[in-house]
Amino acid sequence: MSPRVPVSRRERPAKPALSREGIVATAVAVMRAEGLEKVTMRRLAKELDTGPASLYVYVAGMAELHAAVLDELLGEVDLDPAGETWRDRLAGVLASCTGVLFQHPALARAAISVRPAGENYLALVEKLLALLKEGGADDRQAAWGVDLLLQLTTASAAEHSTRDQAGRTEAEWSQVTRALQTADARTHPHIHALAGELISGSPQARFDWFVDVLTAGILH
Amino acid sequence: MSPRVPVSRRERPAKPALSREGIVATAVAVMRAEGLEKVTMRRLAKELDTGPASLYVYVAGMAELHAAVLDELLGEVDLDPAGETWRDRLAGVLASCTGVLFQHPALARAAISVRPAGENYLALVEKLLALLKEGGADDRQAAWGVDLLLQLTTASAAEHSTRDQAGRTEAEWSQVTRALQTADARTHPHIHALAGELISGSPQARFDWFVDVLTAGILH
DNA sequence: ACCTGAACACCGTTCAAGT
DNA sequence: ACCTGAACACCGTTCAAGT
Repeated sequence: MSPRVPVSRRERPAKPALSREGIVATAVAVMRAEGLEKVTMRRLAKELDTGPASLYVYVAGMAELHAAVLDELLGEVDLDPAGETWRDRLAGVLASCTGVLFQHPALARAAISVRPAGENYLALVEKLLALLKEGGADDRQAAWGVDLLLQLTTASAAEHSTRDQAGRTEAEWSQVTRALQTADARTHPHIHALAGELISGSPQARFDWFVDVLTAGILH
Repeated sequence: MSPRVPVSRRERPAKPALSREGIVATAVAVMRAEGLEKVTMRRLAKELDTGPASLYVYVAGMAELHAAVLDELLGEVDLDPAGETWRDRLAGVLASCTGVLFQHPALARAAISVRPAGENYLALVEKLLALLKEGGADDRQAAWGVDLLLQLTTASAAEHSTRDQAGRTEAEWSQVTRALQTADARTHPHIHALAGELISGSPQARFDWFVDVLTAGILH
């Protein structure tokens, strides 16, 4: 009545064996297609034709999976951009970094509390250290400077995350700008006076300025 | 059979009328007691003795509620710390800011993509603008500098968010440090050479250094 | 020994139906 | 007109029970 499925039946769909790599690859694919918020254990399990519990054999949990996805994406960062000076090349690497993260802002938000430990992350750190060293930074300036630069890069990408995707977030944004622009001149004189500059500049322009400020500051 | 509840019955529990303020206050209380992750619409509704749908009459959604809670907490920031120079006082304000955010790291993470628009946030921005102006910054340096400083403050607090609370996150952290410490000297010479500095310093020490770098950089 | 179905304990948000 | 019960469409993680 319920005969065993013949081997030939099992051969065709060729359900691939589960593996950490396969799970991460599926996660990346789903993220590219529908965004990080669709990358859930249950969705991944469905995609891989199994139950959510099975995934826990290969990944420790959601946080570790996010870290793995992030490291995968860092592979897209251009570590050798054109540029005469070390400063130009540093700016180029970071710009490439924001380019990747701006495309997946939800991942940038996750990246703030989850440092990846993969190959691509290490390669990025190595490159940034080399560039700061080339610029004359001492050991501490280089090491802590990389931390500072990456923290700011991630934060900048994450900040504009909700901006783009959600619909009414534009209204929410103009709520802040309106608060700044309509600030009382008596109680908030500086906000009133600098309202223009407070909302000026594209995200990219601001980020470029940030990087300039940081490189100048890191080397005293 | 089902007679109306007499007035005397209704008087004692004195179920307070719903209001935006009451909801935010309850949210703050629950966060202080059990952390932001327990601040859910359903939990708040239970706390206020109603259904979750009722909350949507007063708040637009979870994001807006987070922003309101954050603004409430920013009221605890010390805007007039002791300090001889504007630089000391700026460092003091930001230290007070991280103090508040480090106590509620989950909120710091939320704060990255949700700018509040409340009174306390405006007061903080006003103060930071005033201090940078006092230090001789021009309009753009002051305005964008405040953005930079707040972005870094939030990111720093958020970064160490998972560190403290979760149990096994310490293991996760040492996973990154191990990756840095055991990096191959041939493929990652700079990481290998600077391994010590890459993991040196307390979060507080690093943050202080960050603020120094930023203030120096903002003023060229 | 390895894998996983089903359950546990939740979510945010919406909307039809009540008062 | 105002409010909300119940439903919709999901979550991450665990563990007992199967193969």
